[in-house]
Amino acid sequence: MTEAELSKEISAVKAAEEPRGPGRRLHGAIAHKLGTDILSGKYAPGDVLSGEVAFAEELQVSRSAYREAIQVLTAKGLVASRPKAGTRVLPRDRWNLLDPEVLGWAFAGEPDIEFVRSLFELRAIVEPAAARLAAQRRDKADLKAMKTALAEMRRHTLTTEAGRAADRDFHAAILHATRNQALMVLSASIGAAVNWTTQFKLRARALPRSPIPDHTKVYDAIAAGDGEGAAEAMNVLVDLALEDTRSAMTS
Amino acid sequence: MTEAELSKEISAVKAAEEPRGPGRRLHGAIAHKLGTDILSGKYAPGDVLSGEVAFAEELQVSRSAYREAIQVLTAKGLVASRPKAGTRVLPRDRWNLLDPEVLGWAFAGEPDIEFVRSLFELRAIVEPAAARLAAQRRDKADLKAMKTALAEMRRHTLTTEAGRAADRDFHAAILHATRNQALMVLSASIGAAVNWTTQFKLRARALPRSPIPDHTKVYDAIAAGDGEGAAEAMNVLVDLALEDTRSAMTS
DNA sequence: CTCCCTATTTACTCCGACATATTATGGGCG
DNA sequence: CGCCCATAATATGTCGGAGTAAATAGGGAG
Repeated sequence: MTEAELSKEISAVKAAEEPRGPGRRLHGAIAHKLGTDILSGKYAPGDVLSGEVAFAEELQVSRSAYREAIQVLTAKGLVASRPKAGTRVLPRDRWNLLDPEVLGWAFAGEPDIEFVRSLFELRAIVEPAAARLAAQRRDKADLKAMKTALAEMRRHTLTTEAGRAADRDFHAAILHATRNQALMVLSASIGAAVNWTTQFKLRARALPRSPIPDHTKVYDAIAAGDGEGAAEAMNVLVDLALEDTRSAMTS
Repeated sequence: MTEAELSKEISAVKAAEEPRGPGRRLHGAIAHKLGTDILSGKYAPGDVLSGEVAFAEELQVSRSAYREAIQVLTAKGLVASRPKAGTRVLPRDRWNLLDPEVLGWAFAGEPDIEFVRSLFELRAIVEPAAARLAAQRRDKADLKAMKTALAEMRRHTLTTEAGRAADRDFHAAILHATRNQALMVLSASIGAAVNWTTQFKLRARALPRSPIPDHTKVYDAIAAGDGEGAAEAMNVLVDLALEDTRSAMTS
């Protein structure tokens, strides 16, 4: 990679800076590049990344920045470094595939169809169960949050950013009502990644989005304390999203 | 390297008399110390870790080693650093609670009861669904792997390390049969953490372990291709484990 | 042919300096 | 008197070099 490419990558990162998000630094950009390269298969498991000095020279960055990037990848289980042996890409089953950043890297390039299917399958397992728990444990504040999110979704459609934000709020309210931290973390990252690709694919092909799924049924079941009904209604929602993506990918 | 060795290494560093520190993965030891401190609540969300130089001096390590440790924590969503603003602990919902290392840190000290309950709940959701998928997709190699693991479990009991290894093999074989990478990663880390604490609690209180759960029913259902049966049998297993832990923790 | 020892390669750690970004402060202007 | 902008202070980010430890490879001795 040339220095021009790198600085372009950096400025691109700076442009996408979020208000509360972690401002990406140089080592962040390097980690992003190496992460996407690994996830895309450019470096296969078992490959050794040429030594520190060589790579740092090639990328025109100091060893410090390169090393800090390697620490990030190591923390996510993508690589492991040993003296003399170099830093090698670990086998896929060691990767932290549920890490939000790793998910982002996986979807940065051409996402593996099988992996996307895996995520949807996991979502289809988790989300209905979350709705069932939410129906059993929600309080008035949770219901109020869902209600306002629903109203927002009706005003805007899912084709606008405001509408999608309301959709995220709705699902986040359900997760919060489960009182389950692990479920919240998992579902939030999966949902974000899945929605991201779905949206990307749909926008790229300009597909007419299927009619707004009936989130109201989910809300009604949760409000009524009907766990089974909530799970079923949520199952329908997930299946709809799956259909959207499947039609967008297989065509 | 065991946890005891790590913390010993840390304390050796903190009380260091000689400037020439130990040579084994110093930043990893620092990350472990800071990680457990954060997970245990010693540093609350919003707290700012006193500056790089101050902390590096306090721990008697160089800025580089401290910074690389911070990169690891940043990669796991525990902290965020900004120039002039310092490094502060992020709110809990930003933490990567499903990261194996973070789970280890959470269970290193006094694990939060509510969090353990969350993990068991998630496990009760995921594992039966995994058994159902395994029943639909397993091939002969999967069944063979499960069979040998079952035989090993019968020879040794769950009180021996060999027996527990066979138990892990059995569950790993089921996960592999699902052909779902995301499920494999998730369930593997949760299972490891949960089994770890369960084992720890049981050993500490010298509780007589309940009779070996009937893994055979799960195997039979999977071999027969009976998804519902496999899910139900696995549900029984998870409930049994939950009972063991509940009785160990509430007493 | 086997085993041990040396030597090289590579990652790990430390250091001191400079660059950059953000916040705080103080002065100028309306 | 109050608001706004420029400047300074401070902590993180980046850099390159030096020295240490460890693991593999190669050569020598038995």
